[in-house]
Amino acid sequence: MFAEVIIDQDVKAIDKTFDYRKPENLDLKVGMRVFVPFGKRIVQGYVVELKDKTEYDESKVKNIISAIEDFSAIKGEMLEVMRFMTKKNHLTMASTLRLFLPSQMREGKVREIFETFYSLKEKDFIPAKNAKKQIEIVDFLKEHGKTSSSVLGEKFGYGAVKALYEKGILEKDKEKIERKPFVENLADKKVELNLMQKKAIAEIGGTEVFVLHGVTGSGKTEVYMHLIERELKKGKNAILLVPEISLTPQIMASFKARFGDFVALLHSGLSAGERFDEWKRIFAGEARIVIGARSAIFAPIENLGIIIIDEEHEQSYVSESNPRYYTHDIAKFRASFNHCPLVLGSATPSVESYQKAVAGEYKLIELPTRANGRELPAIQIVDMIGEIRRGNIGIFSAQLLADLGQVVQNKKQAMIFINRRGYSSFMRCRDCGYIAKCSDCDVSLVYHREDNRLKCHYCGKQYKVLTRCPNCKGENIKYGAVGTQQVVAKLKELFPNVNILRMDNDTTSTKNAHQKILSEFKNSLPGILVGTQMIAKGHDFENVVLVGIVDADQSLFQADYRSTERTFQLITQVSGRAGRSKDEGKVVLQTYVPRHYVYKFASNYDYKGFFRKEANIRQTACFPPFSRIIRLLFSDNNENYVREMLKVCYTEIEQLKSVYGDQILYLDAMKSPIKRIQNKFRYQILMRVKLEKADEIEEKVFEIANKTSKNGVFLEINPSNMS
DNA sequence: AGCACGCCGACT
DNA sequence: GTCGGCGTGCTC
Repeated sequence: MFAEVIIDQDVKAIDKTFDYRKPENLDLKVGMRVFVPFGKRIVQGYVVELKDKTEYDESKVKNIISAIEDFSAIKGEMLEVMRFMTKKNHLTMASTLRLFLPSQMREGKVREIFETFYSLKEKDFIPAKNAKKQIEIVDFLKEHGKTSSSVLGEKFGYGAVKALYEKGILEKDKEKIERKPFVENLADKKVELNLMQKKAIAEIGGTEVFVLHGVTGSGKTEVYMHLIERELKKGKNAILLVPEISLTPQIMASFKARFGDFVALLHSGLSAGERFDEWKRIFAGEARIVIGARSAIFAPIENLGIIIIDEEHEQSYVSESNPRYYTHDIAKFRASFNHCPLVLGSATPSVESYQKAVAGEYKLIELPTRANGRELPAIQIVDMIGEIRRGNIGIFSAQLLADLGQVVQNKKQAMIFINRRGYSSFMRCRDCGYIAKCSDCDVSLVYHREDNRLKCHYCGKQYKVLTRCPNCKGENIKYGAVGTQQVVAKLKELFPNVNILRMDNDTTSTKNAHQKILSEFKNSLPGILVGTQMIAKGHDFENVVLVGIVDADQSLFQADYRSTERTFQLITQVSGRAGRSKDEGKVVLQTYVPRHYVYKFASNYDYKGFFRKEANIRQTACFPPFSRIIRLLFSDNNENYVREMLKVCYTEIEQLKSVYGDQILYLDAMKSPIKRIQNKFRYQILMRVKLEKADEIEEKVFEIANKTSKNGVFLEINPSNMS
């Protein structure tokens, strides 16, 4: 008997199977991890196939040394997922398989923890009358049965416990205990479903993909719970994915309250040991609902009845570092493998997903009303150009200042949202609001300090820095973003007696900083919380009656075709922070381009209107989801070598034009926006292709890249963060 | 990845 | 004459 083994090393050169002979006495199964001799070394590998014959020279076939575990760590379904991913995302098999196992398992330093338990051996024993503690212990054990040493010790003192054990009254044994992540205990609140929710639940089923479009507060979570409960009753299991940031203690607690130990949680807050224990509970079938961030899609759970991706539009579902993958793809694959539905839930679905719903590929389900019947807070758009004309060149508009004053007076709370992404900034005319854009691409140009130029991140075209506005001829052209520090300083000046807190990457670097800031804010009346994206999600403070968005345009003029979509999502999300309680909330949105369509639709909470407009623009300009962007990134320490790779590759890709003609909408080679990272020079080839032959072209491009340069090339699809 | 083989430069 | 530089190739 022979076995095909994948060597557990993430290298392209050995990204294939190797045949080994199965020792007679070894009970080998597909999916098992094994030790094998490889060259002069012994390495770990994964058995992916058993067979009677080998094509390889039999005299050279070596024996498997041993199995690492006596079970298949990689289950059959996950082997299929691996095959799917390596094909779709051009990943090595080893790097893909590694995603499926908790890291400690691979590092081999799995430590199981044991605890000592005591139980009563001599039931009739009556301790000496003066040994009060011993009597208490015996009584306690009679009532509660087996109890851990730590509990008894804490309660009655370790001395008494030890004395009883030495007298032979108590029996000692060790039990393996599982590290369970701490979750607050919460009483389960069953909510009566409204008609729309009931309808949604009834419609979801079969093997389709559903886009669940529910406005903020429409009760999506309750729908998820019902869907999952229904599957559990059928004996099936479920995966619920949420973005890491919204994996809040509240969400975890409410699922635990409803489903108890059936729930396994996988999130970044877990220690390695906790993660491993949760993984084992899932693997063994003890946990039947997996709730976790992106990587939880790889949980070893079988017999899935439903997969749900909450906040499906979130960028965090795209893995941007190696191995690169798109969570939706894998979820879709697993759903179809299990013949179960996939639900993509969001208040602001991605244009890509919603387009598929419109096209009939996915099924659309809507929850158009809020579960509590309350109105969404009004969004007031403030024209900052008008402010400048009126002589106000500060960060805050007169309107926002007046509203802030009101909040302070009423001892309420406000949140100020600073829209800051990345370090790039665009050039804007402070007089008329003109933004420098690329003449070819219709995306904003990015200012590059190092060579004092404006660049388009899509086509690489460069422009001289503007000194005079081409639109109004004004000379008041500025670049740069407003920072949180700046805003906090200004607010402290304006409201010296108000507690003003700041939450951003700088202030939340220590472990519990997050929680500290939030709980301090909770107790500050009046209080103002200033922050970045971080404050946009999940935190419900009932005293927040005002949300200020200082510079909404920041995300709008990113050099990214998705920037408008992201701005819409952000405004909707941030607005949800205001008016969570009985008090009516309000949102003040400051912008230099008040007439931009995104603000019109966002302030009316008109997702559909926005989608139609946005989809139309993308279709006209041939951007995804109506085309596919392929990016090849080359990087190496040697700049000449990179340029050479790029040139060879480009020349060959250019030949594709003769085959695919107008299927290729755009093709060019250039320096990467950030041309050197960690001393590696970065160049890129960008292309945009029609969807029709996109798969085919992508495959060809990948082949070319692979052939011309063994390493140092990355292929990315529809990149959103082009650095 | 690791490890060997192999073919050219400056040292005991 | 040898030690060692890292280019190339192979691992069932």
